[in-house]
Amino acid sequence: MPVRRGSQEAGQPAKPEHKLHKKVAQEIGAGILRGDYPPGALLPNEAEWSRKFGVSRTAVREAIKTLSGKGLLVSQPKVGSRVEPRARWSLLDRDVLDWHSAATGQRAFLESTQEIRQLIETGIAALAARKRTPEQLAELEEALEAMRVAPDTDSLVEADVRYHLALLAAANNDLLAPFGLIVERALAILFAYTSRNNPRPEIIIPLHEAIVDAVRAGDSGAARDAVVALLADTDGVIAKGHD
Amino acid sequence: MPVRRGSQEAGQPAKPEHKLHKKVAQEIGAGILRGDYPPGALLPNEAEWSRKFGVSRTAVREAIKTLSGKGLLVSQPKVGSRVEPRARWSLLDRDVLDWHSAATGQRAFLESTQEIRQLIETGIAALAARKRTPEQLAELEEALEAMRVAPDTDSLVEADVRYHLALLAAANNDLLAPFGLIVERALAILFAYTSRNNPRPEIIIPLHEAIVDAVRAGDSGAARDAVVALLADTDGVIAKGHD
DNA sequence: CAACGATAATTGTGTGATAATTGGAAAGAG
DNA sequence: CTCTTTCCAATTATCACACAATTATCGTTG
Repeated sequence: MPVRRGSQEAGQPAKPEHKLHKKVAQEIGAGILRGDYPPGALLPNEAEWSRKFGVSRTAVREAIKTLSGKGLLVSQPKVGSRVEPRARWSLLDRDVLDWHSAATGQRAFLESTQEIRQLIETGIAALAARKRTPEQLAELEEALEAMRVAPDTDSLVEADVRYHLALLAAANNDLLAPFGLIVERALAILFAYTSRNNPRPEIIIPLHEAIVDAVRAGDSGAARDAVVALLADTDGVIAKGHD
Repeated sequence: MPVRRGSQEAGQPAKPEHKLHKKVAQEIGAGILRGDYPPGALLPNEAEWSRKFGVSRTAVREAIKTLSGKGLLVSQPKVGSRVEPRARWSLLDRDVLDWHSAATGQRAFLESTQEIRQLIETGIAALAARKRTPEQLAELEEALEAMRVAPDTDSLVEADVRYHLALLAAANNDLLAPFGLIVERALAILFAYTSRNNPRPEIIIPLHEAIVDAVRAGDSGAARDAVVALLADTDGVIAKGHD
């Protein structure tokens, strides 16, 4: 019976967002990262999600499959879906990292990422100095130039992200790619966090230049030092941040 | 006695894997990592997978949602599912990393992981020396003791993995957790790779002890150096490996 | 030739039914 | 009373089918 049913007839018409299952996954995933459902907890069953979100069980199931693929939960017949221990979560997944950063305070997230960047980005720069191709160096220089001529803050941030991703690519190691997510997220939050401060291009551009110079010269030690200097400045910005 | 019914009646008893959609995801995901479907390529449509695997379209769709969640592909009505560029893949996802390591040669994968371990695990040890709790130190010591008394190679490998995960946990940074996957996988492959060599516990245990000593003393510099020494030995093993 | 509109291929969502799995209740044995 | 076995029921897993939404493709027309 083709009854006209009311998925979204009873509410905001301003939500023509497709990908229902994606929205459902978003809701549930963010809830898990937020701690609404701690590891080991049993989630509501599919029928209940279905009622709660006003979508079919199909959409709920596809959302749950997505989350299960990210290691956030496991499903079992008769028992339901249970949240997995944090160690199983794919934190370096784009969605999961977004939910994580939203659930953590900005300040805490930035401190956490700075620690990682000091571990990894120094090594990345050293690798890049040794293994970069001419094309990768050109990419890096181009991103730096874009930072120099950026007319506004948004352009600067975009070029900055591109710069760090180019550095990452120049390290020529596939397994490092996921760390790019951290840099993207960290820079985005950092600039939002310090938006009332000026972007201080006159400070950060020379710091970025020093890295490029070292990479160009193939001096891995200098590249490492230059990244340390850049991150030290970033640490300072975070420490002075308003929170 | 309930009737034994034939999920696994044919062959290996070590395959109690049901989860049809998981098997389908496995097949498609491994194919993508293997390069059967390069980035940008259009995958067969859902109906075709359904026929090819002899499963319903529902199962195929759930598999595709899993892969889509891992960033391997995107789906669009009328066009189909397209493989995403490698940079979008969640390589530090358990499944994806497995497919990746299976598709890459053992030797190449080990060299890739060693590079990363030199970047990250040194930093992890340094962090652990500064931030470990007494409980985390105890975990680390316990894993080391298990390595000492391991009666066979399997036990040694298991304790070795536990040791490195304990070190990782002692660094006290959530975002580093996914890195544990690399260590797990690398050690498993490493020991398989060098199985005809003896495990040489008399060599590696002192190297592991040195790390614990430095972490216990809170000496981050010494911890870093000790990890460098351990990884240098591992490099040697890989270099001498039969390939 | 360019713009437009109809068509069709493909994924997205919904519905209902049945199978498989298994925790827990009920029944039975000692 | 305690332990074991049997059975029930809740929940996910899979299936089949229908229809909606999206949009590339191609033919039509001005």
